[in-house]
Amino acid sequence: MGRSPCCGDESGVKKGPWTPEEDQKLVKYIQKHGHGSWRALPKLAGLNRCGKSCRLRWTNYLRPDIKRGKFSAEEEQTILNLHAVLGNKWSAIAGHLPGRTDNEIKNFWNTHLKKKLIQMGFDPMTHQPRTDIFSSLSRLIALANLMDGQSMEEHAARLQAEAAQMARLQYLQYLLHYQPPASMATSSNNLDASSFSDMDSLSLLNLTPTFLQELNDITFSHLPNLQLPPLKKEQPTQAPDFAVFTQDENSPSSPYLPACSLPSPPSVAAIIPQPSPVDMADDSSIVSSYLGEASSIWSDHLLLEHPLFQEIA
DNA sequence: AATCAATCCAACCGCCTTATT
DNA sequence: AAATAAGGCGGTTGGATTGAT
Repeated sequence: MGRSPCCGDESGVKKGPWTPEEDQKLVKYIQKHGHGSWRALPKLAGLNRCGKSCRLRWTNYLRPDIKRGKFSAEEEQTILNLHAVLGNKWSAIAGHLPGRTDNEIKNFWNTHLKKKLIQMGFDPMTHQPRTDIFSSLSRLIALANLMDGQSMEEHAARLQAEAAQMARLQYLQYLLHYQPPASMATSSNNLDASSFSDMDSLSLLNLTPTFLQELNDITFSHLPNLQLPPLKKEQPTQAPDFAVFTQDENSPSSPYLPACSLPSPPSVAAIIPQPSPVDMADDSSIVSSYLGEASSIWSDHLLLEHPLFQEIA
């Protein structure tokens, strides 16, 4: 038994662009009564539309908290990086961009960012370097002037590995902070995939035993005496402060910018500072803040400015 | 100025998930 | 547990706008 279509075959229900009068009716009604049941709303508001159409018009266009206008460099950066982790989960991405709708982000992705990545030789879905001949050629041209004897394939592969690792680290930071594994709450010195509460999110990270081991090392070996008070569990209504994905004003607006003479980034473990005893006794967020610091340092390696970007963009 | 092509984006469609009975 | 209703999501479309010739 399939359910009946919401409004598809209802005769006489208006479709297509909304008129200012219809907008006014909808806004007035919702401001006064709230939307309540979307299905019932059109009749009550005196609109010859289906509920779904009203909901869409409200959430994507009429809602008062919608931010209009061009996407900022920071927003673009956030979308790029979240897409690398979440894929086409537009509503999830929109959750990190206050005032932006999933529809708007989706449109922006399809009309701008996707093309930009393709132009730079990256597959927009996997965020991996494209292997087809034409994109390889464009990447070859784009990178030709940047290589100081370094193999281009090595360079691209390393950048990709860094970007992927960054994204995972970033998301782990988020998970640790808001959906911490039970083993952390009990201070037992073992983190494994099964101890995380959000397995779906975790599976997105494609965690390898090596990476988990590394995480374990960071979390416990470096902080052997860390006592973890209960971590806060509530999900933030605002996007978590993703230190990795921020950038200064002068940074280019792509995380995949090739940079010449780039030193190899240090391993995660190597850039985790040794905590002072005071720090250790202090704060339950120490683990995630260390991860954040690691992320920030790493991001410096990825977000280097280069004139090439201007040409590609 | 006219025509065509490319781009943008609001809106729709169909499917999936969740809530309710 | 199953059926149904409603909301939500992602993919796609098509009309409007802009740019190129």
